[in-house]
Amino acid sequence: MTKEQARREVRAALSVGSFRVTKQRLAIVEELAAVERYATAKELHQRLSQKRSGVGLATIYRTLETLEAIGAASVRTQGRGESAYLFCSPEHHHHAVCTKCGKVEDVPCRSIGRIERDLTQALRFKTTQHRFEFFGLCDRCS
Amino acid sequence: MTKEQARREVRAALSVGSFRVTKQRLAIVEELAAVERYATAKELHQRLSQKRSGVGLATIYRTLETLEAIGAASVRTQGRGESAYLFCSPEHHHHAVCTKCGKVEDVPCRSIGRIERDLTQALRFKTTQHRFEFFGLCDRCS
DNA sequence: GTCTCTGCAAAGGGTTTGCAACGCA
DNA sequence: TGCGTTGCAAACCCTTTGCAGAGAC
Repeated sequence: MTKEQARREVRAALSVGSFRVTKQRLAIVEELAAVERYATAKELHQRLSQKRSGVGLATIYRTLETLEAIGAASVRTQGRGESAYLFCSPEHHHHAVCTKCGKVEDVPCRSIGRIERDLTQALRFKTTQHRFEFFGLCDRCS
Repeated sequence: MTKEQARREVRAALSVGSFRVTKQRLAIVEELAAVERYATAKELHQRLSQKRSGVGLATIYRTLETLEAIGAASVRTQGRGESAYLFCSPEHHHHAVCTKCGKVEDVPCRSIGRIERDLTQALRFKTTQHRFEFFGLCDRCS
């Protein structure tokens, strides 16, 4: 996704709520979209500080929270209680994480029917949601 | 799993490394195995404090870390940066989490062949590991 | 003009660490 | 007896919050 696309997508998503489009939010979104992998608030803060855009750390946290709320970002926790955020589409999908370079690709959700049938029959468990994560090597790293 | 089984399983796992079997560790493991869902360190600390076994919070954190290392516990993060731990077998499997009572059941891993093939072909991504989580209603809650 | 957002610094809270005493093996 | 473990409290560090000024609409 280009920066332009990211910007447009977030503009659209923000305007659904009563959110405002500020230059700080756009800078954060562009940076998050550019890394193509999970990034921490601190990391984004450092990257943005190196450029002209000096966005406060608190603003980054608040923006990431907002992005998550509107479905434009996904969160995970990595060692030492740090949260890492990934820019991604609000559509239902899963992630393929490269264990070498950290790049994350979206995986559309298809055909998990059989697994769900197994679940219902074996455990009598009715699934309403699921989440898959794949780890391995991306095209470039393999 | 009974407390006896949990105790035996952990004894075996600990003795693989140069770990010692202490009454605190056994108390923590029994408690963790008994809850059958994700529990935080603080929660375990409170539960153990109500019984005779007053185990220090730091010890609980250290033990949970050890259990995770030997594959006897799985970790997840829940709101506000808190870690929650689940007692589970070191075999490769997935989890079905009841969204009502929180109970977690193990799901043996079968037949994800097709999804992996899709991944390899569409994204040129070679999976080496995966992790599935299912959310829904368990037998009792549905 | 109004109402949200930002930045700073301080507060908050879960987790880790240092160290002396303890207790498995 | 030796060395890993425990408990306590302090230290850590990521994250959140309060508030006054700035800025989007």
